[in-house]
Amino acid sequence: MGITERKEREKLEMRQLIIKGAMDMFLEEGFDKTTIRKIAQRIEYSPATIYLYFKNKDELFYAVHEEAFQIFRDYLYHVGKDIADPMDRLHMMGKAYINFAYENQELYDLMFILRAPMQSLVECGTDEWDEGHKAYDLLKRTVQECINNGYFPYKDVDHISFMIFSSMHGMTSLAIRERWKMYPEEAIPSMMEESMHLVMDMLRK
Amino acid sequence: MGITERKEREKLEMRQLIIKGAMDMFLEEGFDKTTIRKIAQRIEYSPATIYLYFKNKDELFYAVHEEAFQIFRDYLYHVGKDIADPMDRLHMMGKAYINFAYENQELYDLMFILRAPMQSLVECGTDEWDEGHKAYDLLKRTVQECINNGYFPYKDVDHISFMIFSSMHGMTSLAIRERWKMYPEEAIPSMMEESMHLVMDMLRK
DNA sequence: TATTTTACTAAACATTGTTTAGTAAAAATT
DNA sequence: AATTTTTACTAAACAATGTTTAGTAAAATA
Repeated sequence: MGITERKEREKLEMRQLIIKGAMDMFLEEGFDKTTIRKIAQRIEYSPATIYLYFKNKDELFYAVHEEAFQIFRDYLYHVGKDIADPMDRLHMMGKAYINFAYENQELYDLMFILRAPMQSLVECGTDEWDEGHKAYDLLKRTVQECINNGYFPYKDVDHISFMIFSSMHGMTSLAIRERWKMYPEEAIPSMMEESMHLVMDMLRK
Repeated sequence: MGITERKEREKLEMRQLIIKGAMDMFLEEGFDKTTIRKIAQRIEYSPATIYLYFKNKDELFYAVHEEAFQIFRDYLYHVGKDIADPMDRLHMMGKAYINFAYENQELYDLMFILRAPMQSLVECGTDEWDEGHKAYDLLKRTVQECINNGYFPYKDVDHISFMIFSSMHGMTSLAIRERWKMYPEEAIPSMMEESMHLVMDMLRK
């Protein structure tokens, strides 16, 4: 039956249209100012229509958060894929991580700080955060390679990955939420980079 | 003139009453559910009264955030004050930091994650985050002592402090905002503690 | 052609933060 | 002591939000 197929396709396209509208508004104006009403207006539908495609705002923002992760992982993978030495790769990916977070603060916020997407997971009953797992696995695999190549005096891939992720996220999220007022704003990017070097240097034997 | 003095005192007491109401509500129900109306109801005044003592919600939350920092700094200072060796002190303070964040998630969120208090700083024209400076100085002084005692192979007190604060905040804020779904929830506290040990161990020669 | 289903919307609802206009009591002034 | 001014407060309104309800015109099916 061709009609049901077309309808299903249209349903997905409509979902995508809403997600794109939300994402654009998000990038232009940030989370607080991205309202259901304004998204609806931008795509020229009524606010109620959005609720035919998403259970609530959290679920819509979960979908946007998935898109953001796609971009993020592609970027990190692209940066690392041609670097043979795992330590060099880890280093470059760390640099890229900081860079991505600083240049795409709204996206990063949505991915790692805002409650909305995780709230949606809870509401759906699922507790599996697929995007988080995939990104973290990319880190863990690289760390494991470094361990295998004998770069670290430590062997526990989980503790090392946990620590690396934490320090990267700490730096960037403190910057995004404006908690680095102890340093002049211009100094923050270089402080983050130096701090990242410090972590990488400390990790080696 | 005794009347003006009494009035000034009453003004301060009223402010304190509002702050306490907000803090209690905050601790019981979290940020999202702490509304001006409910705070007003709790202290048995009208919502409009709150606006006679605070410019807006951000400013009220800045005041609550100051109280939180008071508690936080007292706790950290108390933990460290009797430990002579700066490295041991740093270690214990790290442990206390994680503990405080995990046991007082709403307060920690207000201090280091929520936009509201920093927003208030911006609106007031000031860009000096007094509470942040004081807490960070406590860390820096301890790090400086460690450097002086030759515990670290690194000398830059700012880079080291930046890195330590980042990794502690990274762990705790990812936990609070539910981004550690790669590990079972029961494992998070021990992962944070182990990760903190790792940082402390790495820092040493 | 008649009926059912689909895709959509206008309007309403309940909650927010915040402002405005007014009032009774307290303080100052005469 | 009487009058005026100031203070401390509030009821009610406003504007913006997420979300739901009741209804409608078009499309699909019978």
